Amino acid sequence: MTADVTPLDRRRAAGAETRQRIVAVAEVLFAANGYDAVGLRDIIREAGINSAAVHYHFGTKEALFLHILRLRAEPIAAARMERLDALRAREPFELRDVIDAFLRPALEQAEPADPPRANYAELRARLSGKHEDTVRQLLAEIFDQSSKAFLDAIRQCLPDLPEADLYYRFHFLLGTMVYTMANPGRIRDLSFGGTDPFDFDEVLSHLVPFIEAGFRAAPLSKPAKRPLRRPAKRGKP
Amino acid sequence: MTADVTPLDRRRAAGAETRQRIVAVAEVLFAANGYDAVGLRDIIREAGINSAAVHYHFGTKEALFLHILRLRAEPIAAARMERLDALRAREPFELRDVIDAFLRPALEQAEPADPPRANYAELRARLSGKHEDTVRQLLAEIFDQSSKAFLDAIRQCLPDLPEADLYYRFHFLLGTMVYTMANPGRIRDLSFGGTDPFDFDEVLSHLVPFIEAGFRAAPLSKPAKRPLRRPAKRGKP
DNA sequence: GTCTATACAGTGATAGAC
DNA sequence: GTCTATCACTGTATAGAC
Repeated sequence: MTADVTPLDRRRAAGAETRQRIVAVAEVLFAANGYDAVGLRDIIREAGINSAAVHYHFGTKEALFLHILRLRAEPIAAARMERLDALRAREPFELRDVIDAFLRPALEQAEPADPPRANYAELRARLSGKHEDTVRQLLAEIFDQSSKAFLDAIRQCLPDLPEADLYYRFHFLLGTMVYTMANPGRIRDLSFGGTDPFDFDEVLSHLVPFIEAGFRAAPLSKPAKRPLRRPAKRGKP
Repeated sequence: MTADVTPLDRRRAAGAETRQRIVAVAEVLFAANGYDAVGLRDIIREAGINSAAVHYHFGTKEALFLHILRLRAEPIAAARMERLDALRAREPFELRDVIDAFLRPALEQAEPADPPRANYAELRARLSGKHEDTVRQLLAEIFDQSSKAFLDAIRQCLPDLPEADLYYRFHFLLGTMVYTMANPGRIRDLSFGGTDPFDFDEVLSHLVPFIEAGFRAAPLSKPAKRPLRRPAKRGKP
C-alpha cells in the first residue's frame, strides 16, 4: 500500500506545497509593498524557490497577482449574497440593512489576521494602472452578480427612485467604500488623530447612515434633456 | 541691441523649450497609458530628445510625473478657494453651494482639451502604488489649505454636527469625487448605457444632492467613547 | 547650462537540460 | 516538474561635446 506512493506523487505533492508557499509569501509582500515594488526575486528568495517555479505555476507575475486577488475577492461576493438572502428571508427589509449587508463583508476583511494575509482593499489599491483592464474584467466577473442583486434590493426599498438616480447613487456608494478601504488612516490624518485608525465597526456606523441619506435624497426629476423613465414598477422580469 | 543675445541666452531658450516639450509629451502619454506602461524611451522618442535630457531637467521619471501632477492639481485648489471666497462675499451661503464649489473645479478638468493635456483625475488614477507616499505628500501640500477652509465652511453650515462626523463625511465626499473622476464611463456600464459617459454638469447635478443629504443625516451622537463594541454578543463558543 | 552617447544594474520572461 | 542560463528591456548615471 505504502509502496503506491510513486516518485511522481511525491513530486506532485511537493508541487502543490510550493504553489501554496508562493501564494502565501506573495500575498503578504504585495499587500505590504505594492505590486510594482515587489520583484519576483523578492518572492522567490522569501519562498526559497527558483524564479522559473513561479512561471511554471502561474505563468506571469500578473497572473499570480490576479490569482491572489480572486482568492480575497470571491469570499466578499459570497458573503454579500449570503447576507442578502438572510434579509430576503424576513421581508420587508430596511434600506440601511441592505447597505450594511453590501459594505460589511468588504470592510471586515481589513482586520489583521494571523498568519498574515492580504485583504482585498490592499491588493486592489496597490496595483498599478498598467493592468487596469485585466483587473476590471476579473472584478466584474466576480462582483457583477451580487451587485445586480443589491441594485434590485435597493430598488425594492426605493420604488419611486428613477433608474438613473439609482445607478448614480450606487456608483457613489462604491466610491466611498473603495476610498475608505484604500485609505485607512486617512480619516485620522484629517481629524488630527481624533478618530480611530481602522475600526470597521465604527466606520460602518458612520458610512451606512451617510449612504442611506444620500439614497433617500429627493430625485432630480429634471425636465431638461431626457425625461427620466419611470421604472415601471418592475417586480420580476 | 540684437547683438546682446548671447549664445548662452540661446541655449537657455532652447532648454526651456525642451523642458516644455518633455512635459507636453509626457503628460499625454501618462494620462493615456498610465505611469508604468510609459517608458522613458517612449517619451524621448516622441519628443525627439535624449534620455539624459529628461534626467537633467527633472532628475527621475517619478519627479517628472510629480511635476505634471502638480501642474494639474494646483489650479484645482486655487479655483476652489476662489469659489469659496465668492460664496463668503455674500453670506449666508448654502451647504449645497459649498459642496458644489469644492467638486466643480476638479470635475471640470476632465473635459477634453486641445492641445490634448492630462487632467488631474487621470494622472492620479494611473499612478502605481509604488510612489504612494510621495504622491500623498505632494497632494497634501497642495490641497490641505483649501480642504481645511472647506471644512470650516461646512462646519458653519452645520454647527450641530459633531467633529468626528464632519471628518468622516468629508472623507466620504472625497471618496465619491475620486472614484467618479477615476472611473468615467463606469456609470454607463452599470446602467447599460442609460446615462451619459462623462458630462460633468450632469454628474454634479446628481452628486451634490447626494452628498448634501449625507451631510445632513442625523449624527451618531454616541454617548460613550466606544459604545459600538458589542460586549459578548459573539454567537460562537 | 544644455544635451548626446554610452554604459550599467535591475526587471520579468523564456528555452532547454536534467 | 524543476532548475540554470540567458534574453530583451527598464530607469538611472556618468563623461564629455557644444
